[in-house]
Amino acid sequence: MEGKEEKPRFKKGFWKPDDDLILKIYVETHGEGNWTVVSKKTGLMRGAKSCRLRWKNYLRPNIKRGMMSEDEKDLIIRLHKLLGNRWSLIAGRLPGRTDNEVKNYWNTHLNKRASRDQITHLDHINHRSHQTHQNEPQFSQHQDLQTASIPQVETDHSTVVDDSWVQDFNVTLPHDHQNYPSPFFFQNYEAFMTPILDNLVLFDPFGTTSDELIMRETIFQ
DNA sequence: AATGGAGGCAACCGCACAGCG
DNA sequence: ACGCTGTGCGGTTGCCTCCAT
Repeated sequence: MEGKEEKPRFKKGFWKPDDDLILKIYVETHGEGNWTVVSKKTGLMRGAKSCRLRWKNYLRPNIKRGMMSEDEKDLIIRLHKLLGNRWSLIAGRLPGRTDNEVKNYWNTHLNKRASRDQITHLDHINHRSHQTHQNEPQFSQHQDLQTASIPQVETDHSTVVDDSWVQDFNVTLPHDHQNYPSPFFFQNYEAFMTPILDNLVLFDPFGTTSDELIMRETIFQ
Protein backbone atom coordinates (compact mmCIF):
# COMPACT_ATOMS: atom_id res chain seq x y z
CA MET A 1 0.00 0.00 0.00
CA GLU A 2 1.39 3.38 -0.96
CA GLY A 3 2.25 5.85 1.74
CA LYS A 4 1.08 3.53 4.44
CA GLU A 5 3.46 3.27 7.35
CA GLU A 6 4.47 -0.31 7.90
CA LYS A 7 3.66 -1.65 11.30
CA PRO A 8 6.73 -2.60 13.31
CA ARG A 9 7.21 -6.32 13.76
CA PHE A 10 7.50 -7.01 17.44
CA LYS A 11 9.48 -9.76 19.03
CA LYS A 12 7.54 -12.50 20.78
CA GLY A 13 8.42 -15.13 23.29
CA PHE A 14 10.54 -15.12 26.37
CA TRP A 15 12.39 -12.05 27.57
CA LYS A 16 16.16 -12.09 27.75
CA PRO A 17 17.99 -10.73 30.82
CA ASP A 18 19.35 -7.88 28.70
CA ASP A 19 15.86 -6.87 27.61
CA ASP A 20 14.70 -7.00 31.22
CA LEU A 21 17.54 -4.73 32.24
CA ILE A 22 16.77 -2.19 29.53
CA LEU A 23 13.10 -2.09 30.42
CA LYS A 24 13.79 -1.92 34.14
CA ILE A 25 16.21 0.98 33.80
CA TYR A 26 13.87 2.85 31.48
CA VAL A 27 10.83 2.51 33.73
CA GLU A 28 12.80 3.34 36.85
CA THR A 29 14.07 6.47 35.13
CA HIS A 30 10.89 7.65 33.42
CA GLY A 31 8.19 6.06 35.53
CA GLU A 32 5.40 3.62 34.71
CA GLY A 33 2.79 4.20 32.04
CA ASN A 34 2.68 5.27 28.42
CA TRP A 35 3.85 1.86 27.32
CA THR A 36 3.70 2.70 23.64
CA VAL A 37 6.44 5.27 24.23
CA VAL A 38 8.36 2.79 26.36
CA SER A 39 8.11 0.27 23.55
CA LYS A 40 9.48 2.74 21.00
CA LYS A 41 12.14 4.49 23.08
CA THR A 42 13.76 1.38 24.50
CA GLY A 43 14.23 -0.17 21.08
CA LEU A 44 13.27 -3.50 22.54
CA MET A 45 11.06 -4.37 19.56
CA ARG A 46 8.39 -5.42 22.02
CA GLY A 47 4.81 -4.27 21.92
CA ALA A 48 3.43 -1.89 24.53
CA LYS A 49 1.36 -4.62 26.10
CA SER A 50 4.30 -6.95 26.26
CA CYS A 51 6.39 -4.30 28.04
CA ARG A 52 3.61 -3.49 30.47
CA LEU A 53 3.04 -7.16 31.28
CA ARG A 54 6.72 -7.88 31.75
CA TRP A 55 7.06 -4.95 34.14
CA LYS A 56 3.90 -5.69 36.03
CA ASN A 57 4.42 -9.42 36.43
CA TYR A 58 8.15 -9.71 36.72
CA LEU A 59 10.28 -6.58 36.98
CA ARG A 60 8.23 -4.38 39.31
CA PRO A 61 9.79 -3.88 42.76
CA ASN A 62 8.40 -5.91 45.68
CA ILE A 63 7.35 -8.80 43.49
CA LYS A 64 7.33 -11.92 45.59
CA ARG A 65 8.35 -15.00 43.68
CA GLY A 66 8.66 -18.64 44.56
CA MET A 67 6.57 -21.05 46.57
CA MET A 68 3.22 -20.01 47.94
CA SER A 69 2.99 -20.32 51.69
CA GLU A 70 0.19 -22.35 53.28
CA ASP A 71 -1.45 -19.09 54.37
CA GLU A 72 -1.38 -17.77 50.84
CA LYS A 73 -2.83 -20.98 49.44
CA ASP A 74 -5.59 -20.94 51.99
CA LEU A 75 -6.34 -17.30 51.29
CA ILE A 76 -6.51 -17.87 47.55
CA ILE A 77 -8.97 -20.72 48.00
CA ARG A 78 -11.17 -18.66 50.29
CA LEU A 79 -11.06 -15.59 48.09
CA HIS A 80 -11.80 -17.65 45.01
CA LYS A 81 -14.87 -19.03 46.72
CA LEU A 82 -16.04 -15.48 47.23
CA LEU A 83 -14.89 -13.74 44.10
CA GLY A 84 -14.62 -16.38 41.44
CA ASN A 85 -12.01 -15.80 38.74
CA ARG A 86 -11.42 -12.18 39.67
CA TRP A 87 -7.68 -12.67 39.78
CA SER A 88 -6.70 -9.04 40.07
CA LEU A 89 -8.91 -8.65 43.14
CA ILE A 90 -7.54 -11.81 44.69
CA ALA A 91 -3.97 -10.81 43.92
CA GLY A 92 -4.65 -7.44 45.46
CA ARG A 93 -5.03 -9.16 48.83
CA LEU A 94 -1.76 -11.03 48.46
CA PRO A 95 1.14 -8.61 48.82
CA GLY A 96 3.79 -9.14 46.18
CA ARG A 97 1.77 -11.61 44.14
CA THR A 98 0.49 -10.79 40.66
CA ASP A 99 -2.84 -11.70 39.16
CA ASN A 100 -1.09 -13.81 36.55
CA GLU A 101 0.79 -15.73 39.20
CA VAL A 102 -2.32 -16.31 41.27
CA LYS A 103 -4.24 -17.39 38.20
CA ASN A 104 -1.52 -19.80 37.13
CA TYR A 105 -1.19 -21.17 40.62
CA TRP A 106 -4.91 -21.72 40.86
CA ASN A 107 -5.12 -23.44 37.49
CA THR A 108 -2.20 -25.74 38.13
CA HIS A 109 -2.39 -26.50 41.83
CA LEU A 110 -5.47 -25.36 43.66
CA ASN A 111 -8.12 -26.00 41.04
CA LYS A 112 -7.66 -29.71 41.39
CA ARG A 113 -7.60 -29.54 45.14
CA ALA A 114 -10.68 -27.34 45.26
CA SER A 115 -12.66 -29.52 42.89
CA ARG A 116 -11.72 -32.56 44.94
CA ASP A 117 -13.01 -30.85 48.07
CA GLN A 118 -16.02 -29.65 46.14
CA ILE A 119 -17.11 -33.12 45.18
CA THR A 120 -17.07 -34.17 48.80
CA HIS A 121 -18.82 -31.05 50.01
CA LEU A 122 -21.35 -31.02 47.18
CA ASP A 123 -22.44 -34.49 48.13
CA HIS A 124 -23.21 -33.14 51.55
CA ILE A 125 -25.04 -30.07 50.23
CA ASN A 126 -27.02 -32.01 47.65
CA HIS A 127 -28.12 -34.42 50.29
CA ARG A 128 -29.21 -31.62 52.60
CA SER A 129 -30.86 -29.44 49.99
CA HIS A 130 -32.72 -32.39 48.58
CA GLN A 131 -34.31 -32.79 51.95
CA THR A 132 -35.14 -29.15 52.55
CA HIS A 133 -35.24 -27.15 49.32
CA GLN A 134 -36.71 -29.37 46.67
CA ASN A 135 -37.60 -27.53 43.43
CA GLU A 136 -35.88 -24.35 44.59
CA PRO A 137 -33.01 -22.64 42.79
CA GLN A 138 -29.75 -22.95 44.64
CA PHE A 139 -26.85 -20.56 45.00
CA SER A 140 -24.10 -22.44 46.68
CA GLN A 141 -20.59 -21.30 47.52
CA HIS A 142 -19.33 -23.85 45.08
CA GLN A 143 -20.60 -22.01 42.09
CA ASP A 144 -18.41 -19.21 40.87
CA LEU A 145 -20.12 -15.93 41.47
CA GLN A 146 -19.58 -15.11 37.85
CA THR A 147 -21.03 -18.28 36.45
CA ALA A 148 -23.75 -18.97 38.96
CA SER A 149 -27.21 -18.56 37.52
CA ILE A 150 -28.65 -15.50 39.20
CA PRO A 151 -32.38 -15.44 39.52
CA GLN A 152 -33.90 -12.50 37.68
CA VAL A 153 -36.10 -9.98 39.40
CA GLU A 154 -39.59 -11.25 39.14
CA THR A 155 -42.70 -10.83 41.21
CA ASP A 156 -42.08 -14.13 42.90
CA HIS A 157 -40.05 -13.43 46.02
CA SER A 158 -40.62 -16.77 47.55
CA THR A 159 -37.33 -18.23 46.41
CA VAL A 160 -35.09 -19.28 49.25
CA VAL A 161 -31.38 -18.91 48.81
CA ASP A 162 -29.07 -21.61 50.02
CA ASP A 163 -27.04 -19.70 52.58
CA SER A 164 -24.50 -22.42 53.24
CA TRP A 165 -21.80 -20.34 51.56
CA VAL A 166 -22.41 -17.59 54.07
CA GLN A 167 -22.23 -19.98 56.99
CA ASP A 168 -18.84 -21.15 55.84
CA PHE A 169 -17.54 -17.62 56.30
CA ASN A 170 -18.73 -17.28 59.86
CA VAL A 171 -21.40 -14.81 58.90
CA THR A 172 -24.51 -15.05 61.02
CA LEU A 173 -27.70 -14.16 59.24
CA PRO A 174 -30.75 -12.90 61.13
CA HIS A 175 -32.75 -15.77 62.56
CA ASP A 176 -35.74 -14.90 60.41
CA HIS A 177 -33.71 -14.16 57.27
CA GLN A 178 -35.59 -16.82 55.36
CA ASN A 179 -38.54 -14.42 55.40
CA TYR A 180 -36.59 -11.74 53.61
CA PRO A 181 -36.61 -11.42 49.88
CA SER A 182 -33.54 -13.09 48.47
CA PRO A 183 -30.49 -10.81 48.63
CA PHE A 184 -29.73 -11.93 45.10
CA PHE A 185 -32.89 -10.54 43.58
CA PHE A 186 -31.08 -7.69 41.88
CA GLN A 187 -30.83 -6.94 38.21
CA ASN A 188 -27.47 -5.30 38.72
CA TYR A 189 -26.08 -8.16 40.69
CA GLU A 190 -22.44 -7.21 40.27
CA ALA A 191 -22.90 -3.68 41.52
CA PHE A 192 -24.83 -4.90 44.50
CA MET A 193 -22.49 -7.66 45.57
CA THR A 194 -19.12 -6.01 45.04
CA PRO A 195 -19.10 -3.83 48.17
CA ILE A 196 -20.30 -6.74 50.26
CA LEU A 197 -17.70 -9.06 48.87
CA ASP A 198 -15.04 -6.47 49.35
CA ASN A 199 -15.88 -6.18 53.02
CA LEU A 200 -15.88 -9.93 53.42
CA VAL A 201 -12.59 -10.19 51.66
CA LEU A 202 -11.11 -7.53 53.89
CA PHE A 203 -12.18 -9.00 57.17
CA ASP A 204 -12.91 -12.66 56.88
CA PRO A 205 -9.42 -13.95 56.17
CA PHE A 206 -8.26 -12.32 59.37
CA GLY A 207 -10.91 -13.90 61.50
CA THR A 208 -12.79 -10.78 62.53
CA THR A 209 -16.49 -10.66 63.00
CA SER A 210 -16.93 -7.29 61.35
CA ASP A 211 -18.34 -9.00 58.30
CA GLU A 212 -21.29 -10.13 60.33
CA LEU A 213 -22.32 -6.55 60.95
CA ILE A 214 -21.62 -5.52 57.40
CA MET A 215 -23.66 -8.34 55.95
CA ARG A 216 -26.58 -7.59 58.17
CA GLU A 217 -26.53 -3.88 57.56
CA THR A 218 -25.96 -4.07 53.86
CA ILE A 219 -28.29 -6.84 52.89
CA PHE A 220 -31.10 -6.71 55.34
CA GLN A 221 -31.71 -3.03 55.83
C1' DA B 1 19.88 -43.02 25.77
C1' DA B 2 15.62 -41.87 23.49
C1' DT B 3 11.05 -40.49 23.66
C1' DG B 4 6.51 -39.20 24.79
C1' DG B 5 3.24 -37.40 28.08
C1' DA B 6 2.08 -34.34 31.92
C1' DG B 7 2.65 -30.39 34.59
C1' DG B 8 4.12 -25.66 35.35
C1' DC B 9 4.48 -21.17 34.01
C1' DA B 10 5.53 -17.03 31.09
C1' DA B 11 3.59 -14.64 27.63
C1' DC B 12 0.10 -13.62 24.19
C1' DC B 13 -4.65 -12.61 22.67
C1' DG B 14 -9.02 -10.57 22.57
C1' DC B 15 -12.27 -7.90 24.76
C1' DA B 16 -13.94 -4.13 27.70
C1' DC B 17 -13.61 0.24 29.54
C1' DA B 18 -12.03 4.99 30.56
C1' DG B 19 -10.13 9.25 29.11
C1' DC B 20 -9.34 12.51 25.71
C1' DG B 21 -9.58 15.32 21.55
C1' DA C 1 -21.48 11.34 19.53
C1' DC C 2 -17.55 9.28 17.77
C1' DG C 3 -13.02 7.41 17.08
C1' DC C 4 -8.54 6.69 18.95
C1' DT C 5 -5.32 5.37 22.43
C1' DG C 6 -3.88 3.42 26.67
C1' DT C 7 -4.71 0.26 30.16
C1' DG C 8 -6.66 -3.66 32.74
C1' DC C 9 -8.40 -8.17 32.91
C1' DG C 10 -9.39 -13.09 32.20
C1' DG C 11 -8.76 -16.88 29.07
C1' DT C 12 -5.69 -19.42 26.33
C1' DT C 13 -1.50 -20.93 24.15
C1' DG C 14 2.87 -22.76 23.71
C1' DC C 15 7.44 -23.59 25.42
C1' DC C 16 10.29 -25.77 28.83
C1' DT C 17 11.31 -29.20 32.27
C1' DC C 18 10.67 -33.38 34.55
C1' DC C 19 9.66 -38.03 34.89
C1' DA C 20 8.16 -42.54 33.59
C1' DT C 21 8.73 -46.05 30.26
